[in-house]
Amino acid sequence: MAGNNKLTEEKIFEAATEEFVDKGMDGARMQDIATRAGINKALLHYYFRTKDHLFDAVFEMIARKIMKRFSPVFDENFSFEDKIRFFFREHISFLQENPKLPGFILNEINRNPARIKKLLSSVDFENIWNTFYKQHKEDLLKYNISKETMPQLMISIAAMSVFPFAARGIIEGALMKSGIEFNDFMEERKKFAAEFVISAISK
Amino acid sequence: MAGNNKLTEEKIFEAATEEFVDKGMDGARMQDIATRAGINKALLHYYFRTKDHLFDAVFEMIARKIMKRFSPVFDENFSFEDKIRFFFREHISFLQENPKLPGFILNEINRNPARIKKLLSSVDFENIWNTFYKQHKEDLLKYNISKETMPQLMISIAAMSVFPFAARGIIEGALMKSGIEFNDFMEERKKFAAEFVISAISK
DNA sequence: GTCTATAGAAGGATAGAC
DNA sequence: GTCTATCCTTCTATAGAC
Repeated sequence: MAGNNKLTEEKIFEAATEEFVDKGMDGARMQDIATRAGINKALLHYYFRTKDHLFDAVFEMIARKIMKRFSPVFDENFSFEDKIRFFFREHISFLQENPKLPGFILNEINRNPARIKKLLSSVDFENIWNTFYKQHKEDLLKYNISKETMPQLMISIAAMSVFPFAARGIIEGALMKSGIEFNDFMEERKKFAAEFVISAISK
Repeated sequence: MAGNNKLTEEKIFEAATEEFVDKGMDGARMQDIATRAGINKALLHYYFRTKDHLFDAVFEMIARKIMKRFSPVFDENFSFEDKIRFFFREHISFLQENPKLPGFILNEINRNPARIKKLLSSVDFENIWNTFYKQHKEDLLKYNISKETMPQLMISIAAMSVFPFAARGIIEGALMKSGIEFNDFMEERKKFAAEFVISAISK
């Protein structure tokens, strides 16, 4: 059947995505992917040849998905401050939908830098920063932010939203003792982080 | 020989620490640990019975080492602002000496929350925050920081120093395109992060 | 395209000599 | 305490029937 083909491949792909994100490349098992997909091991190899191929396909899809979702940040016609608010709202919302992604991505990059490097080489960070810098030159001047401190600022912003998810295992335990739910904490964080950063750069 | 005993066990332990931090629990190989230690596989099991035992011993040692190093932050007689400066200087220096620790710890906690939970249960975060809060009540009042926003603030501080190491694989690539070395970036960050946070809370 | 069966390699763990 | 040899399980990957 023509449609069936596509269906099976997709089922495998989705099952593999779950398994890899859950257990990482090293911990993932082909048998478990097959079980999740409701098929047998041999079919995995029929469609994707090796575990490595399957992993690469999954990782590339995830990377593309993230890029696509956040490209709007760089062409929205917001003020600098509103862009910061927009970013934290959107980014934390995205991570609330995909809470395991940070841990997965950070770990796989550390485990196998070579594999990831070719995926990342297509992303021109220098250009992103430059574009961003040019878009908000007046604002940044007002805030005393030089081109040299842009990396420090951008990485601080990323850290504020990504880190709680990456360190969720510790943070959830720490919050619990104060009677705070992780989800409530992250909901509150959308605003806290934005105002924190804006306040930090407003000398 | 009496002293030889201790020596071998230590060699194994150090080799295991390197291997686990490098490759994680799932990726680590008993054979590779034996090779690093310059002995054979059987001896690993003679001293530590199983891979799980060995991993637990290593992880516990690392956890203890970290706690020990940062307990001074909570009893030093600094002002709130100086404590922030002290923390970033000390914490980032520690991570410069142990750059792979963040990725390792975050990943293992995500992979196996149960295993880690008993180690963390001995750490009373609520108490740490309360102590910290009481120590600096006047400062915090001045800064309009309520007890409720303490978790947001503390986790932001941790994020600022830990995240760059956890995401080093991406950040190093991004910085390179701007001609910045990771080590220089982190050296600069000791001061940037401190002033960033202090500025953020000084409304 | 999908399945069962199995090859073949790798890895954790143990037995037993020294 | 330390080594060699080996067991046994797990896992990726393939062969071959349908």
